[in-house]
This record gives sequence, structure tokens and C-alpha cells, in this order.
Amino acid sequence: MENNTITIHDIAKALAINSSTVSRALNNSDRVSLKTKKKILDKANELGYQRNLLASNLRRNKTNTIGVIVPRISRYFFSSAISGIEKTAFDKGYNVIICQSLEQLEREENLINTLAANRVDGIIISVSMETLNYDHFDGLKKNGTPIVIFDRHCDLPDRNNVLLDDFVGAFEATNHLIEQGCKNIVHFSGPKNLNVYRNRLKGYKAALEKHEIPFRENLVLNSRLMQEDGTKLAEKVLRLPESIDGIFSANDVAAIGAMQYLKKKGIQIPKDIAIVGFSNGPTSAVMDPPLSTIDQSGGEMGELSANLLFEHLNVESVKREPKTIIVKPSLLVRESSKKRG
Amino acid sequence: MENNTITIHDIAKALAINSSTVSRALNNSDRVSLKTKKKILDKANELGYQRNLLASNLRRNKTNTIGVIVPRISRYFFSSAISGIEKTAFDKGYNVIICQSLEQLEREENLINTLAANRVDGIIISVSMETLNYDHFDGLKKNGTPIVIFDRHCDLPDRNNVLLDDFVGAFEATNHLIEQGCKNIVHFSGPKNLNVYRNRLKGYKAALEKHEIPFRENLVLNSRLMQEDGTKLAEKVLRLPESIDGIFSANDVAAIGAMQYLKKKGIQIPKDIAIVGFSNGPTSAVMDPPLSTIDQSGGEMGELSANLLFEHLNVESVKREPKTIIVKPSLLVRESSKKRG
DNA sequence: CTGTTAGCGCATTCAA
DNA sequence: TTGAATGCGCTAACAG
Repeated sequence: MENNTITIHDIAKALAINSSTVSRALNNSDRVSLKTKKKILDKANELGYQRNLLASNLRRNKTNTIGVIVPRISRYFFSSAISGIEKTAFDKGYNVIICQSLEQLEREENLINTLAANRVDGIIISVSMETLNYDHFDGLKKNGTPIVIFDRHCDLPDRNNVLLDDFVGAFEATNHLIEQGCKNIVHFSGPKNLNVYRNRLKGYKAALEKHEIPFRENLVLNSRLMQEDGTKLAEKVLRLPESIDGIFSANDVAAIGAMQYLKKKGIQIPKDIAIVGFSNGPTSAVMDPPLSTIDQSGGEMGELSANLLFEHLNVESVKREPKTIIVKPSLLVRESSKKRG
Repeated sequence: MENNTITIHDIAKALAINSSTVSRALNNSDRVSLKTKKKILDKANELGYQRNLLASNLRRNKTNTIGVIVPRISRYFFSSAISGIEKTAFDKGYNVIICQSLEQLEREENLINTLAANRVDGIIISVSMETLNYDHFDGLKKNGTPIVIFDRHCDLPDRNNVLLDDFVGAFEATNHLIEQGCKNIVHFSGPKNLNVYRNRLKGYKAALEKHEIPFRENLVLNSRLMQEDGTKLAEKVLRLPESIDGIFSANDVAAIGAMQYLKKKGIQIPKDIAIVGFSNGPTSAVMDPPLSTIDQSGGEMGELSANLLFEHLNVESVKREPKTIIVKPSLLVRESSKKRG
């Protein structure tokens, strides 16, 4: 409401010097004598000066800030990715603005606009499920703000991607289940428009093929990435004619929902079911039945994304070379899961 | 890198009008004719104009942005609180900047400084575990930036607080366990310097007292809020001379860690143990054994915090009246938990 | 309804 | 090493 903010001019006036000297001192320039520098810093402290980054950023045309947009910060994969990004950004002296799109395209568009309007230096994003094209990125592209898209595929050329090798992950997960003795493996999949889920399905098929298990279309159950959807999935599983002895879920959220539903109903989950998902949250190990997981290694992907972004930040936009980084997933087998085989 | 950004002057020049008219049009002022407004908006669109909020905010001395600092965004309570805040903020036309202190005072201080330097209009914070005093809030106070502290207590007067009634929550949780037939109830507590944990301990004691169960100091196990600490807790529980038939955990993270450890060791968790925690995350229902929880109602606390902040945003700082809001927690008993009795 | 003018707070050029 | 002057992009008086 009120406006008793101290500016560099106030400091300058108090010391009978020029504000540009104050500015230099506060930026630790070596073009100001140690003596006056000290005098200035002391006075700044005394007056309770607080720099105005709005003004500074406007003047420098640079904010030293990057924006991160993820569907939901509460998902373990994303929060660990954010940690990775923050770590890297911190080392380079950058601030991070975290935003969540809640899987809504409209929110994503708004966020991108707001970040752009606030002149972030770059953006790292995992696009929402509703995002089918990348038109809303065009503005950023035009004014040369680098973007890194991680986790979810972007088909367009000319983009920076940091992705998990979904095919390999799905293959290994399914393969693991088969080696445990599973024969009738349900596959929880996600929205068909997402590349991720298509590739995971391919990996699932490939593993079946390797072991000469026939692929059955009816064992592939699609859903959105909401916990409520797990209920429907669970009901579908219970209605299947086959006796299911394994689930490969490419959709951890829905999988959790399904387990929750079964448990609430008091339905004993068949002993031989193992659930294999892509997100390795802190609670996965205490779940019943235990999970084996393909670790999505969020932290690593976050760091890689940030590094890729910073690479581009330091290069004129015309000279930037888009790059795609593929991360190999790793299978984590739970002790207690092994015993079920 | 480059600088081909369009400003309102470019639009003005292209239309041979004045930039202040453009500014008004873009802000949808009614002091500009519909005809020119349309002309301006079209041209802005055509040129790919993107407003510079740095400049706008600097000029208006207002950012329409609030900062939120939480220890970790991945904790369910905090991410749901953030959702509540975002919902409220969105309705009022505010942006939200999310930050995590990772429970480190130094990070918290830096974040507050950065937010202040970026001239956020207000801050909502749940302080880190290392935060023992509130000196780093003084700068904000001086320049009249309102602050709301939620979740963790602040002893100082003159502060806005949104808190959970920890005593009642702990009392009800423990009472629930006793009514299930538990007699030897371990209490997982948190850092002793936090008011929260002291009050929860009091509630635990009060419930024991009500049922004339003697309080035993050795059943109270302290730890930090890290999952690794759960391991130590579990080991301590196993070494206790009493046969434990209930756990009241005021520290959900550590509790999960403990369960994880026991499971990994293949130790059968005694049938009659129930864990009661304060965070009602999406996975709690599939955990084994199932949990009854005192719902911390993060969403509600977030909304209340945001509303309190906005109340203060619209009042001169001298006229603001600090307020403390206490939220009543609610007990959620799991179906499967009831049966154990 | 539109134009003129001034300045938010800062960093940077150019002179001294 | 310091000062003077300029302008980043925008909004808000005030005047017309």
C-alpha cells in the first residue's frame, strides 16, 4: 500500500554521491573503490535497502529466471525432476519459477504467456495431456526464448527433448513379470494420443513376443491419469475372462487407484500379481502387493533438462541446435516381489 | 539473445497513434473507442506483441503475484495446500510463484529475499524446520508486504496464522486407537522445537489419560521428517520391551519410512498395529497395514491462507489486524482398519 | 476519446 | 574511480 521503499538514489543522496556509483557498488563492480563500496554497502544495510529486480531485469533485459511447467507438482516424478532442475539452476545463479498446468491446455497456455510476459530466460516443460500441438510455443520461439520439453514426447522437429526410453522400460518391465512366471499380463495404458503410451505398449508387445506369449487386445486397458480411473480399471480387470496373474501398468496413478479400490472392496488381490509402473514414489515399497518399478529417474531428467536449457541460453538463437536426449530407465525389483515369482 | 521484441510504441507507430492509447486499449480501458481498440488488438496480434510485465509491474508498483514457500512440494499436504492457494488466487486474478525451502533456513531466507526483490504483493509460507526466529521476515514487514504463516506455528504476536488444531487431532487419533483395543501405543514425534509436535504430544497424553492408560516416556520416539529416519524408528520399535499394538504417528514421512523398512526386512507387522498420521496422501489407503488418518485438509488451509492474505492486501498496512485461524481436523477411519479392532 | 509528458528503479554509455 | 545523461517498456496524471 504505502511506498517507503529505499532506492539507490536514497543511498546516493545520503552519501552525497551519484546513484550510478551506488549501482556499481551493489553489483560488486570492480570499477568502484573498496572504500566507497564499503560505505555504500553499509548505508544500504542501514537503510534496509532491497533491490528492485523488476527495474534491474527490465533494464538488463534479462531475469536470470527460468520457468518450469509440469502437470502436477505432487506427482513424485515431477517433484524429483524439479529438484534436479533447481539444483542445476542454483549452481548457475538462476531462479526457478514452478507452475502446474493440472493437465489442462488452457492453463498451460496461460502459464506460458505469463512466464513470457515476465520475461523468463527459458522454459522447461512437461506438456499437459491435452496438449496436441505446440502452437502456444510459437511466441517464445519467435523472441528466442529457449524451451526444453521433457518427459512427454514432442513430434515436431526443431525442439529440445529429454525423454525416457519408454520402449526399453516397458520391455524390461514386462519381461520381468514373465520371468516371475506371469502369463496373463494386463497392461494399464494411458491416453492413446501420447507417444509415451504408444511406445510402452510396443515394449509390452515385444516382451510378450520374445517369450512367445500371444498378444490379446482385451488385456490392454486404457484410462486417463487420474486416481478415480483406477476404480474402472480394477472393475474391468475383475470382469476379464482370463485369470490375471500380472499387471504391467504404464500409468502409475491409475494403478494406485485400482489397488486402492480392490483393497477397499476387500478383494484379495491374486497372489501372483505384480504391478510394474514407471514412477518410483516413496510409498511404492510399502504397497501391497509390492511393486517392481521402472525408475523414471526424475532427478536425472531434471538435471539433464536444465543443462540442455543452459546450453541454449548461452547461444544466439539462430545458432542453436535442437537436441534430443534419451534416458535409459532402470528396473528396480523389490525384495518382496521376487518371492512371489 | 537478440532483441526483436515488439513494444506498444511499435504498435502505435504502425497505426500512427499514440502509445498511451495503445496501452489503454491493451488494458481494456473504456476510455478508448471500440473501433481503435479493435484496430490496436488486431495489430498487436499481427505483430506478435507480448506485454512486458516487468515494465508494467515496475510502473504500477504492483505485480499481482503472490509467493508461496513450502518445505517440499512433494508432500501431499503441501501440494494440496498449493492447489487451494492457486484456486483462490486465480479467482482474484493473481499469479502464484511456488518455491520450496527444502527445510533449510538459508534457502528460506534467499527465497524470501528473491520474492521481495521481485516485489510480490504478498507471501504465504510454511516455515522450514530450521526456522527458529522470524528475523528474515522483518524486511517484508517494513515495506508492508503482508505475510501469512500456515501449518507451522509462529509464536510471535502480530502475525497471520492458519493452523491445524494439533491437540484435538492427536487426541482423536490416539483415542481412536484405544477404542480399537490398543494399549501399548507408540508415538512417533517430530522435532521438539516445533510447536506442532509439542501439541500433538499433549493430545496423545490427554487421550491416554482419559482412558487411564499410563504414559510411558520410552514410547515416544522422536525423529526428523525424513524417510530415512523411519528406519531408525522401526528398529527402535522392534527393540522395545513392550509388545506394541498401536502407533500414533505425528510424522507421516518417517512413519512411511518405518513401514517400508519393516516390509523390506520381511518383518510381519503385528496385526493389531494401526498407524495414524496427519497426512492423507493418495497412497495411504493402499498401504499395509491400512492407515486411519487425521486429515490435515491442505486444500482448505491453502484457501483460508490465501483469503487471509487477500484481506490484508486490500488494507493499508497500519490498519491491518493480524489474525489466527484454527482449523479443526477430521478423523478418517479406513474400512479395513476398523476390522482389526 | 486521444495526445503529451513524466517517471517507476535501475544499468550503462560516455565523459571527466 | 566517479558523475551525468539516457532509456528499458510501460502507466498515469493532465490537458485538450
